[in-house]
Amino acid sequence: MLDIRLIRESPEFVRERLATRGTELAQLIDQVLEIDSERRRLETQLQQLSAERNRLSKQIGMLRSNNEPSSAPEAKVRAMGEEIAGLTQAVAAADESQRNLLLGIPNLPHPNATIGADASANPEVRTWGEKPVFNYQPLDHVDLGARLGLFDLERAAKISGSGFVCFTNLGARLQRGLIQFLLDLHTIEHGYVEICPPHLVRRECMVGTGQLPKFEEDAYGLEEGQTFLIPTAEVPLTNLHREEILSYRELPKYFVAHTPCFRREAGSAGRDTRGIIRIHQFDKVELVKVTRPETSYEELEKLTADAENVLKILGLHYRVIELCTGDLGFSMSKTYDLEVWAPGQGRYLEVSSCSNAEDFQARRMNLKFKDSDGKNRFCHTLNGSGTALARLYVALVETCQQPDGSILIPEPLRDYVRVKEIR
RNA sequence: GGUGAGGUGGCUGAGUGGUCGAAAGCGGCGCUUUGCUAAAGCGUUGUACUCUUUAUCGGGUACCGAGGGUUCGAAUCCCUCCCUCACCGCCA
Repeated sequence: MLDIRLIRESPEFVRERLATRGTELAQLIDQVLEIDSERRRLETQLQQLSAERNRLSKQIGMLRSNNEPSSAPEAKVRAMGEEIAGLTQAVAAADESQRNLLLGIPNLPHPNATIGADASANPEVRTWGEKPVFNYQPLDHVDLGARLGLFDLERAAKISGSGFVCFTNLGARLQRGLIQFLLDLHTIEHGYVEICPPHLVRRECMVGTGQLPKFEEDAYGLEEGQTFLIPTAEVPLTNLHREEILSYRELPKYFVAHTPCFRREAGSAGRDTRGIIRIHQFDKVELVKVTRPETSYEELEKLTADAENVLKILGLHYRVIELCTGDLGFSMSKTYDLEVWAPGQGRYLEVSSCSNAEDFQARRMNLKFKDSDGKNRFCHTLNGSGTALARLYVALVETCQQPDGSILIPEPLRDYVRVKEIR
């Protein structure tokens, strides 16, 4: 949520920055401003009336305790009642529509962000490693998986529908080993606190991180939309301290969690239909940071490096791209995507998205900290996949395949998978 | 799912219709005293919004789990919901 004061005081600035996202938002800003001034007009009026009523009520109390007649001020207050009730309602209505409008406005892109319309304008920041060379046509994960019995897509479809996977045997163990490896890496080496959060969250948490109210069709809702299956652990982790005032001494906070992620993929039917690249339920190890505003961009670089470290240790070639203004997610000011090379696909797969939401989410969830000068300020929140399992899995088996169709488990994973090869 | 108890400021905890944003204590902050520490005394100490202001200061409104109701007036009375605790039932 943007700060209404910023919009009020610098509407041009806000309009320009939002325009770089490429969607038409200027009109929304006009609407917010209109409601804001109306809201304040009503509120001022209400407050003046309330002050008058309080003054009279106090007088009535004093008159009564002195056994003096109080019917005159009582009549006055009674006469005010209806107007106050009406104004109270009007203010509440204006408040609500202002908030609803604000909840639908995306975050401002970082001032240094590359201006661009879509993903094709995303600049490459760096690459690591090189595409592995095969002297044969590498198999993709679907063929490898079928050959080695790593997962069963047909039976998953039978029990759950299309877009689900059922890992089997060593394929399941590889998945479990990867999870363990990732959690160990981020807790022991990178200093994150491990959290095992609920996978079902209240509606307001989804609003807090920005999935709602705009993108309800992407989420699995239960109990008439009051709770939701999490689309990412970003939701429970970032909301952990919602409606709290932390001490500046506690910041930054680092959280890591492994959870399944549930997504309807409403807008992407027909895309990535083969294999496990885009499915309705996948596992992910997620990193979340809550920081002071002064350090959040520094922390974003560190968080991205922590995610990159996963791919480095596993020896997977990847590139880091920065999302341009038109490709930036709703809640984010700046995002780096990590894309890992998948030889069987012949393309890069997004396995991590590392973002700084600045105070956008904190404002929605009322997450503050008390600074050293005693002032309450909104925290900055960051998150990044560390990493998405299904796609990491794809890149790993496709990269580590051998000519005979077996998979050589990378050295750092062997203690977790307990085999050297899957054949 | 059932029954009972309860949710008040950073914490403990008073307050059962009026002058209560809320006693008292603890904690925090400031000052004084003091060789240091400790202790004591005095003062101060919530959040949001809004008006005024360059800003501070200041004025006002709201907030005693949330929402609604009764009333001239609600922390206090009534209703609904949420949450916590205890016990019972069912179940991993």
